[in-house]
Amino acid sequence: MNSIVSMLRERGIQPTPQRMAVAEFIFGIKSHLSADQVLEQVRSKCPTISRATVYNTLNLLVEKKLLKAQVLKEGTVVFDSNVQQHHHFIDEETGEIYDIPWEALRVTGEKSLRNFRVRELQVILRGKRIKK
Amino acid sequence: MNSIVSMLRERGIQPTPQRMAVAEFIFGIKSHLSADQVLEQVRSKCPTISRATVYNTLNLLVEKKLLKAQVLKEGTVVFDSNVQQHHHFIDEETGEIYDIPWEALRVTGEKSLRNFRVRELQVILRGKRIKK
DNA sequence: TCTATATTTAGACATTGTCAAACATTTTTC
DNA sequence: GAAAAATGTTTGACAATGTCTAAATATAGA
Ligand SMILES: [Mn+2]
Ligand SMILES: [Mn+2]
Ligand SMILES: [Zn+2]
Ligand SMILES: [Zn+2]
Repeated sequence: MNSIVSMLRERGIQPTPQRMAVAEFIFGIKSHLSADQVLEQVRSKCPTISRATVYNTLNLLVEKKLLKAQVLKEGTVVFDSNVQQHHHFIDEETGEIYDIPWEALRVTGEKSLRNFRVRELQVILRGKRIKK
Repeated sequence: MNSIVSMLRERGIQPTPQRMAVAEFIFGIKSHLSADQVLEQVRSKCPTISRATVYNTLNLLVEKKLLKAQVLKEGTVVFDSNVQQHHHFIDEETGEIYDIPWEALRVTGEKSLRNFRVRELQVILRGKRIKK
């Protein structure tokens, strides 16, 4: 029935009301939000939740590979519900972060970096998003 | 004579003692240091310099294109005296950041991102550096 | 129910970064 | 050249992000 409950249980996470509020919110959006932005939104559903619980829950979801923490903005980590490999474009005027599908770009040459074992990579692009 | 003095003057930066201490230090190293790491080192030459002045000076050097601020670590910007285009490898165990020459990798496909005007890009690789 | 374990919470703390006001220097006026 | 004004620089105080601890609550198992 509730797929988020089973998603959490499969990873051994007890679905408390606070964790459900955070998970339902973060898995229901596509954007890249900071912990405090998540707190602000979740408080409307669950007004008594504490800052520490939001940080704890987000970090737990990252540890269990249901979320990815991305270092894309100055000053704060953002949490990404897209855990597949992909790239990011950052609008330098607005700070908005856009997902770029993995297949849209091709990176070559990393196999010949003899001194580095590469576990993952991504391209970070910066510029201006063109108004449609 | 003093090449850092003229470097600053060429960009219209008054070479105050505090700015000289920061500039001489940051242009004398290659690594990717945070503002507070710079402060700690510069204090040995110039013990009374304030944290705000170090931040101001580093940000001024970024504005004048003598340094580049890079978002590579959680929690802090790092300052890069290598202002040429290049990529970065981050050792996930040590946190150490390594420069990857621009020519070592090739990225293709960004021209076909029709909704984005790309001003710059870099590849960020994570993994383990192999002990030589 | 009773007990052990797990979770939440508020607040203290550490670190990173910004800002308005104090201070210093340069330029203008007389 | 001295005084005043404008401009430039530095700084301590403050804000924002994130972690930690210990006490209170909630949950699960016997
Ligand atoms: Mn974290
Ligand atoms: Mn900055
Ligand atoms: Zn993403
Ligand atoms: Zn670099």
